[in-house]
Amino acid sequence: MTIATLQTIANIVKVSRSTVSRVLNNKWEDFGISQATADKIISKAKDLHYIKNEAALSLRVKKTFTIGVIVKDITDPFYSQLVKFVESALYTKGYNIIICNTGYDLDKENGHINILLSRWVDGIILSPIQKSIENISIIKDRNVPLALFDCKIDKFEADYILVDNKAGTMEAVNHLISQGHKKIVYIGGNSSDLNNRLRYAGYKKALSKASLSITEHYVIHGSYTFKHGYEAATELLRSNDAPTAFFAANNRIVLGACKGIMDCGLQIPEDVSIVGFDDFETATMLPSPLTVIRQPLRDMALNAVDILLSRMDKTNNTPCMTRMLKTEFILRNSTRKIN
Amino acid sequence: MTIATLQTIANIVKVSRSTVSRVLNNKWEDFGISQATADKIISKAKDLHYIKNEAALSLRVKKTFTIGVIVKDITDPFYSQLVKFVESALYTKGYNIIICNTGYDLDKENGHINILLSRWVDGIILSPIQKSIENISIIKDRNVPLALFDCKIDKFEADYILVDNKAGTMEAVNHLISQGHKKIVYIGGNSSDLNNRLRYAGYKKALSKASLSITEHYVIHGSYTFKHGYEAATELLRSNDAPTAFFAANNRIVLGACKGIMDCGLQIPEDVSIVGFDDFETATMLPSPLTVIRQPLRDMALNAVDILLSRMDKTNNTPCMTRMLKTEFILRNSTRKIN
DNA sequence: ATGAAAGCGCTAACAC
DNA sequence: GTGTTAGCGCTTTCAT
Repeated sequence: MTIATLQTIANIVKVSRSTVSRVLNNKWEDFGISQATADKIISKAKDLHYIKNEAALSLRVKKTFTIGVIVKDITDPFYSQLVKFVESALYTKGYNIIICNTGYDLDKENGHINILLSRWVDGIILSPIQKSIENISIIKDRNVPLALFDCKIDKFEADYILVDNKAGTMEAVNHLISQGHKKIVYIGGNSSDLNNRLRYAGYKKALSKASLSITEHYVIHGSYTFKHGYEAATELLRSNDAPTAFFAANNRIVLGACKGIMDCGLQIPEDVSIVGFDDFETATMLPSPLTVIRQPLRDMALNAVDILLSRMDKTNNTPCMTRMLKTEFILRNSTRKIN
Repeated sequence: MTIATLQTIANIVKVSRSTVSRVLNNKWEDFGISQATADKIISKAKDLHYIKNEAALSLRVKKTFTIGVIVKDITDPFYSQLVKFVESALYTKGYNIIICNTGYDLDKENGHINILLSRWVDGIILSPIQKSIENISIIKDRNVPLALFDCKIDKFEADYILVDNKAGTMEAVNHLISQGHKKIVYIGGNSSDLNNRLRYAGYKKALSKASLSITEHYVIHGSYTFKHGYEAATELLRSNDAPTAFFAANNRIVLGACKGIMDCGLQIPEDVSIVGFDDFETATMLPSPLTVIRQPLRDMALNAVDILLSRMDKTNNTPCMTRMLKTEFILRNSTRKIN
């Protein structure tokens, strides 16, 4: 079976390519093409299983209806949910997404940026690992709409979608404080990571507002991993100055910490309280469902799509903006009042 | 900044498009193009941040270096891991993936198939919800390489990548039996789902081999959801003929069942044993790490990529084949010997 | 050692 | 009411 093009149909129906194109794009009324011709064309197109060649279209109209999405780890529920929302929002607008997984590899991130540009994507949603503008400004140079996600890059003006990490963390820690906790641990990600720094700032602020001092060994930066959460929790709980509560800076850390707590023979929330950053399915499924700070993933996705779509209108010259979204405090059952 | 094409560079260096193309594709030695010209072209291309237009290339060479991947739910760890492996394998081969999430919506699945075809993807990896060949045979008609995943479609000859559901389940149930369990529950997915039927067949076979009879109310088909697992477990455990062990047919069911067991005030594995189908990160993070049947996701992904790549060679006429991969029994700590 | 020309499939400006 | 033509950016055959 050979693949049908406009020309194939044109030849059979004995009209020109243009006529076929007009009919198949539902523009035939505007051009006053006769019902009869239109019908013939439409039915032939069906017979031949005609499907438009989008590559040819792209070349012609300089638009690919494709958005590139670069994430750090698609298996992280944070990103997979995000991708789901982005995909779904774009699908309704007629766009597809090319997904790029960097696995926290800078070279791969840069490779992907180049590939996406060579594919002339209509926009890029990027959750970058790189901190410098060096490799990223090429996107701007090419005038490709860009939504930066979950991460601020120094001195790089762009449209950002962020979450109020500091306020969110404060809310979490305030909650623990209000329950009488004073020995509250901060288990964080990489100490150079901006999100981590902001979350830590929220932690500090909450403590200081409550006139609690920062205990140095209660602050453990490290990495956003299960392992780090586990080790931090077990070490502290086995020390001779065990805390009563934990704040864990992301979804993996919190799981590790929970496991660590249980492995120390302690129960949540009876013996130890914990609040995590990020909401995710498993959080609800643990023996004691976790109280968490939820990032508004759906909103973040819709905002990113929205920005991209509006920037595609080249007459749109509104300055870049940062959209800072509020987190949500989800009270479940992993904390307890103490005295 | 206006975007550079081959012509732009050709004009500046005062050579033809062809020469530029040859140089930029590293074919200039084959054509004996002078070092000097080549150098000039290469350096100009850099200056102008030239990036090849893949849409034009696709149109010309009838190849898009794009693979479409259609999954049911990208937030399911099963699929997100799969996508990760597929993406990574294809990245090294110079391919990108367009990800399509159907959300178990048949119309969306068909929509996506059409879109992928119109984009002339070089191959499709599909985990279909549809059971009939009606909408899917169009892929074959167009000669687009197809790898079907996790699912067999009646009377549709294609390259399948499957897992030995029956043997895997048998292994799980055998393990429970060997520990002395006789009251073993099967919590399954949709009863019309083929995978579910095969897993159930494995369950039956294991029991009958051990000369245990099937207890009707110990078999609960339903859906692959947390809710179903939870409800099935709690109902049975509160009945007056409570089981001692569970087999849960996928990752979500098993989490639901675990939660149900705990909410009944019982402990895993002390009071109740459980084995699940699917391995996933959270399985290791539960209070008692779950013993599971792991699907070889990486292998499945590599096989899918492999099939696609080999089918792209149009001279390859080897008949379609089904690759049935073995599952792996992962012993952790969610079962216990009883007497 | 390099160029000219054709053509991939499509749309749109212009023609009649 | 419909056709002609040009051109998007690229590769490739055939010339020279």
